[in-house]
Amino acid sequence: MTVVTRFAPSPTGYLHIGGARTALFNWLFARHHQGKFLLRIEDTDRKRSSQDAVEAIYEGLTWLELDWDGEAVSQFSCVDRHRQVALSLLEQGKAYRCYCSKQELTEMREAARAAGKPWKYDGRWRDREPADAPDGVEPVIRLKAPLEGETVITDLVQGEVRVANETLDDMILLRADGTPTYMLAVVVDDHDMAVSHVIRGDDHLTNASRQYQLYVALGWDIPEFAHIPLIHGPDGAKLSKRHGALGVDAYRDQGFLPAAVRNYLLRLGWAHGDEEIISTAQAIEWFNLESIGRSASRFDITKLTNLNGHYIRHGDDGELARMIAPTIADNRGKDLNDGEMDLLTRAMHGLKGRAKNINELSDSAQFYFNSSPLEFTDKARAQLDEAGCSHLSNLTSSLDKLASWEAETIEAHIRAYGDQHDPAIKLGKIAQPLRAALSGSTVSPPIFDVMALLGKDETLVRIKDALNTQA
RNA sequence: GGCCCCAUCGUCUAGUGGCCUAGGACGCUGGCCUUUCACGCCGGAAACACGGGUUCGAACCCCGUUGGGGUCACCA
Repeated sequence: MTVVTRFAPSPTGYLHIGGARTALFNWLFARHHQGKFLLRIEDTDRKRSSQDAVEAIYEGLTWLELDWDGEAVSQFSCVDRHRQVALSLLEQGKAYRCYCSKQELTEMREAARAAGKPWKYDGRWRDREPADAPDGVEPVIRLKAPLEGETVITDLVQGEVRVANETLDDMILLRADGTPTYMLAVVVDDHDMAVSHVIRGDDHLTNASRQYQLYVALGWDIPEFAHIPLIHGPDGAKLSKRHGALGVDAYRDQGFLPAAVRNYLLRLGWAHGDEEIISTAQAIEWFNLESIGRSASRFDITKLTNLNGHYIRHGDDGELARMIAPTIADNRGKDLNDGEMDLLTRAMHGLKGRAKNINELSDSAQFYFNSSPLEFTDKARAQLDEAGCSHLSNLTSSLDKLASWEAETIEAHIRAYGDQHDPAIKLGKIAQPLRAALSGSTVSPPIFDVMALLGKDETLVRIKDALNTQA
């Protein structure tokens, strides 16, 4: 049997981090089994669906590099099929028309609540003659669900889940306006799309029992279910907008790398021994449903940040440079030419170990491309005091005469200058003013590397400009 | 409230009856490295919710309690 999974978000908002993990797990499982990973947009509720949200879902998945097989399916495009299925159930006597109005239902619900009783549709139209139908009420079609017995689902993550059938009511299949409900649509589509494993959030667990009964009524094979625990916010409740958990695009904007997000999401609820850093190839090889935990986990941005730092530190210099080049060009108002692109790439080595996200990386690279005189931070200016400037001016002429402009020779030269000036001097006394003059700040990659990268001319220009600014 | 699910350091987790005086990671923290900041390295504090069973033996199995969560729409 080929494995077919699907990610079926409703386009009512952006792709949330929880949805992203569901998509990841489905994708991983399909790829592990060399099966298919399908995408279906659950847009049967026309009022709540929007094309913007559909686009956001595509973009989010694309950014996460989770590719789906074939075209994304719009559930709404299958309405005729859904309706036909509902009608066939009606013909077979496995479903019936219910003429309760929405208002009637609301009243029943409120009465039940007032009486402190659990609410459940009482099936009053289950066996009633259509002739009794009141005028002016368009009926809904409900499933004639079993009244007794037990529905048992063997969930691949949660294990055996038993629900007494008497607690399940006759769910609506077709609304009064003839459109299918989610319950009908998922079952029909999952069947038609030959989905073998339904991997989705735990919040669907109670739906599974009802859907099970629909499969039975239809005489269809029941797919495997795997309900994965939800992701909670720091307060322990289901992650939602109020936790500030926006779309995955927000994480992109905050400078997170898709690989880091995937790695983090994978480890949230799934583990392979003590492995923490897991490449996507490795994840595909290792991923399984059995190792998914059964309890909910909290979203921890700090750990994601740490992982992101790891992926940046180990990232490819060229790729990182390409990622931040547009921002740097924007900030200085001019695109980077080939030489500058090369400089940026070579600068990555010293920069990437210091950044936790892409935005920090581009901020930290910016100084290489700002034109002198630089703007100085307060701390940098403090380094350019009398003593600092005196070292800088002493250095300018001798630096100019250096035959070779490599980090090592520059360092040797400056250390020699320091020893000569004062054998007890700390290198920092000279390095910090240099750093301030060259980068505008007190934090940068090793300063001799910076000088080498900047080149002799630019280095001397920046030092002189710094001296002039302070004069 | 009914139904359902869950329960190991603050957080993510390893652990499937003896290998556990419970391991890893993030965070916190002491130190080392060091031209700054990071990285890296070494060390530390920090958990089996509680109560009963079962067993020679329980973090692991069973029951209960407590706590947390999910779900109860002509939304998905």
